[in-house]
Amino acid sequence: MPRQKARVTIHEVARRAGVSVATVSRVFNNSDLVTKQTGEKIRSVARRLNYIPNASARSLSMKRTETIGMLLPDMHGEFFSEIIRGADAIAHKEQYHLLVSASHSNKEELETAIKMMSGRVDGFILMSPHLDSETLVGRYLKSVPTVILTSSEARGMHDSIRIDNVGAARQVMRHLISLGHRRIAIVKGDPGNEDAEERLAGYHAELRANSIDVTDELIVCGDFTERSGHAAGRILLDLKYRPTAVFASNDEMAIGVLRCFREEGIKVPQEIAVAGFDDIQISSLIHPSLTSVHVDISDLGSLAAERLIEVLADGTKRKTVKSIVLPSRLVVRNSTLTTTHADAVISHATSVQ
Amino acid sequence: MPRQKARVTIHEVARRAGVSVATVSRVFNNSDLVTKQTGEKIRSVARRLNYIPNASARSLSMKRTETIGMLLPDMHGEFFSEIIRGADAIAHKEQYHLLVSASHSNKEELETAIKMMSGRVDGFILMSPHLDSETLVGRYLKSVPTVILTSSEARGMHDSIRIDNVGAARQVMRHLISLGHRRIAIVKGDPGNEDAEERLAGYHAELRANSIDVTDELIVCGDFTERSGHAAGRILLDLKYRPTAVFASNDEMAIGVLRCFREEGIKVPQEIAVAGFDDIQISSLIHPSLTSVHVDISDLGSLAAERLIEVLADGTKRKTVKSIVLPSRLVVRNSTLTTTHADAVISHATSVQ
DNA sequence: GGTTACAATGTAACCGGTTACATTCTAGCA
DNA sequence: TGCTAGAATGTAACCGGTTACATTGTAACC
Repeated sequence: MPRQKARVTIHEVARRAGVSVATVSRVFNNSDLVTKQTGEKIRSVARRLNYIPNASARSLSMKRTETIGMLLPDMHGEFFSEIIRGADAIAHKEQYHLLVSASHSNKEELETAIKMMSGRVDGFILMSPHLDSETLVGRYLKSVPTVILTSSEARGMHDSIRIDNVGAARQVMRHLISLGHRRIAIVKGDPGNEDAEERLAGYHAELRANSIDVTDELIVCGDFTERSGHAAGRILLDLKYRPTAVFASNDEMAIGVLRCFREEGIKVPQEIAVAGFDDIQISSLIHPSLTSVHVDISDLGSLAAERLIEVLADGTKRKTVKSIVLPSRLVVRNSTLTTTHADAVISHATSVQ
Repeated sequence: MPRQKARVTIHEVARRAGVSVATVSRVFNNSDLVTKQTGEKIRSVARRLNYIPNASARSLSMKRTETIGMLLPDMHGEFFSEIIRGADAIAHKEQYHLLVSASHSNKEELETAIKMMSGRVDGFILMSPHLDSETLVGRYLKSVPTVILTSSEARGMHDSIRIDNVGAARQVMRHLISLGHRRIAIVKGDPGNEDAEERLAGYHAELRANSIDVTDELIVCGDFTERSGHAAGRILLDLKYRPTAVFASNDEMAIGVLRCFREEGIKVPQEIAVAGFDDIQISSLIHPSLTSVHVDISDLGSLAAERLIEVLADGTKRKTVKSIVLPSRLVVRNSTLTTTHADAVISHATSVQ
């Protein structure tokens, strides 16, 4: 019975090549203190033995793992995969790895995930509403480079990459109002989610700025899934006075709303206009194409990775917390404006503080 | 200037608690050889110091990383995120981590990625057409538990999770032929990609079975992106004798074809029917909804993770290579059949060998 | 009381690398 | 030829855990 073949170590290579482990190590770290000849010899032996250095041992003695821990609240849909893609691209370029973990819906799970990653990663990219600074993990994070994505209670303590939710939401509303809409519904996201809160705040702010009263029945709750958008659409259609426009806090929900309206034979945008947020790929392909706020989601990931690696490289634990606000722009399509053929794009002011 | 706070180690905890490191280690590994009282004491000290065990050290001495390496050819689109989601769910459940790496388009990059993960993971989930068994990495992989996704030259040497591409493609073709189509085009994927090859083989086989001649001009090449599908659509429309149906080897390309046809005012399915493969989420939402082969993509990831963890748990290096074939089913929608209102589903035989 | 058995804890080797420092070798020069 | 600087290589400590084995403590039994 063949048993686990012991992995070949640096000692084995050194022995076979007739040198010390230090020299082998030097060769594999491209040190220039090794004779060309010795180097060749060692490389050839290593190749013959299929030697590949052990990363755990390396991490341990170097106190660097060259790995970034990435914690996401979920993994469904394009939004998250784009974030991962963006981060992976940068990580790859900078010779870092990505340790990904999703599916931690609650605080305890998040903390377990962070604990399990401790010592396995050099820093974190963290996207989660649940993040309390006074838990063990919260305190732990203070001593580890961390970049927060979008928003969270913990913003302010760490670097962060965010979207100007309020500004962009106001822009959507301004667009709808400019089309003559006054009875505008919003499908908001789960309470506790700051992106959701901020988009709702933008909704309120723009209505107020235009002296339009807020009507409670026009505010319905979703949870960022297509299904919840569909349900929200149902609720809105059942109202005595239907809205003439719906602003869904993300595209998935907007697509749910559209599906509901299509099932019920409601014409979009003639009877009710619909707008979303995120501009995921599908949004430009569906019929009617969806007006949305375009955010380059993969940038969210790549900027986070870039910033994190920057902090990691610069060992001097600087205390300056940097918050990068992602550019976004309103993309007007057929779900709000039937006449436009080519997509109209309205840029939105962007900034980096 | 505050310098890097040295992470607190097991020795520190032991010292402060007045015990040896062995005892502390035992507490954190839930050994039952420690007095309840001592255990309490140690836990309290550890909590006070924010002690979290170092995973690299742990991996090194235990020779287990509790991490799965996942190598994907790309990261664009829903397909890959679903795979990751499926794998993450299982990994999480079984207390494993997921080290993800994409963006290795060529063989060299793939090898670098694998090398970099060596010692960092207990096993691999690998999806890549480029995989030669005679390179250093190829030989290396033989000694590390590995599960291959979908297909690859290396299939046969390792466990694998695959889709019955040939069977499912034949089913699509059978469906189109049963609708009376005889002039059926295929948009195939890149040569070298086995999924692409197999779907093409299914196309050929079913035509042959129905005594329909193969026409070269009806076979156009794409690369699994929406853009390439659009281009393929263009080419097909420019033919002197247009096809009456198009089978795109994946949904992204099918969506590209649809977009092209819409731009050109071609009615689908009246003038040309279109079918895809994968049944990604968008496919049921677009207009017209897309006939496709439904595969539960996240299962691809979760089955791979399950199988890998199973192999890892069972140390006895068994030589039985297991190949799991994923169930799939044809979902008929409006892009081929205008009359169906409710989705028709035709199940496809499934098997596990 | 003196063994004995077993439970609780400690000691130190080991996992596989990196690297400061020590040692050896070589060439250049007086 | 002898001396010296610097290049090439070796030695061994260290990274932070785990764990086999040694040691100590305690209760039970004769």
